[in-house]
Amino acid sequence: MKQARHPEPDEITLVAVLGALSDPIRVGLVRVLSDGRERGWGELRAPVAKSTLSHHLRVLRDAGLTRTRQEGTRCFVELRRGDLDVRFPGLLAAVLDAAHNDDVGAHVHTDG
Amino acid sequence: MKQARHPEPDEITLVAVLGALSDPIRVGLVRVLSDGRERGWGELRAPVAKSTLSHHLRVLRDAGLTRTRQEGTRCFVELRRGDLDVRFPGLLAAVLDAAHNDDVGAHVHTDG
DNA sequence: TCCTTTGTTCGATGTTCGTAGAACGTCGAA
DNA sequence: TTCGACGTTCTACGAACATCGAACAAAGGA
Repeated sequence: MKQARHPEPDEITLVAVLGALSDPIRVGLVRVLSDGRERGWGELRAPVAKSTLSHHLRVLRDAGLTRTRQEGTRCFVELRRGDLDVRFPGLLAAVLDAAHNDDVGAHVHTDG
Repeated sequence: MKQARHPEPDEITLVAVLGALSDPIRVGLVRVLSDGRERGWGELRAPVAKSTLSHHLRVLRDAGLTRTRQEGTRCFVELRRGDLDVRFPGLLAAVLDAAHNDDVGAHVHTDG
């Protein structure tokens, strides 16, 4: 569980962000995190295997959408809303709005 | 060159749109079309083979981002901005704005 | 009718992706 | 030190993707 790398704000690319958001599960994860609160990894529930969830969270992290913090043996994930809003104004809001209206990624939720 | 199918507005999905926009060439095509003017197929210039360009235009069409009209032996492509703005308000504007700032898909242009 | 133009489709190739299970590394607790 | 909990990484696999060149189909023009 070595420290994961996060892209700097100016390293975040539009294409990578849109690619990361082109999967229902990842959109669901972003939706869950969209209230700005940090979530524990184990708190996240998605209809995929643990390794697959880890993969999706990695894609989001690599694209610059989320930040993962490690505390002891467990991790906490949060949306990088501030960075994204500076980088791509209005994009996240539009995606979240659309995802809400269409109920995209509704099978992703949290225990907290 | 048979008539291509276009999804109805309510058949357009967020994930498909974001997936279609997760490629620099397709973002470039959308940017070229973003002034609302219709363009001739042969007018579009991208650094890929003809068949590959056809493929990308098909992805955009299938996702509901563009509409293709046929006139005799040639085709004309336009952005479905109205449909998209109704379906996903603010999304296209945010993407175009971000693409402009980062100069995404700049190697796609037009002869017209 | 034959040829040219225009864009699509096909076949092939190499890459990336989503998925899962198994093995692993790390940390805290017993 | 041994154990259990927590995520990551490895490995594998089928599906989807980006790409190209060649073959093709449709519509006009010579």
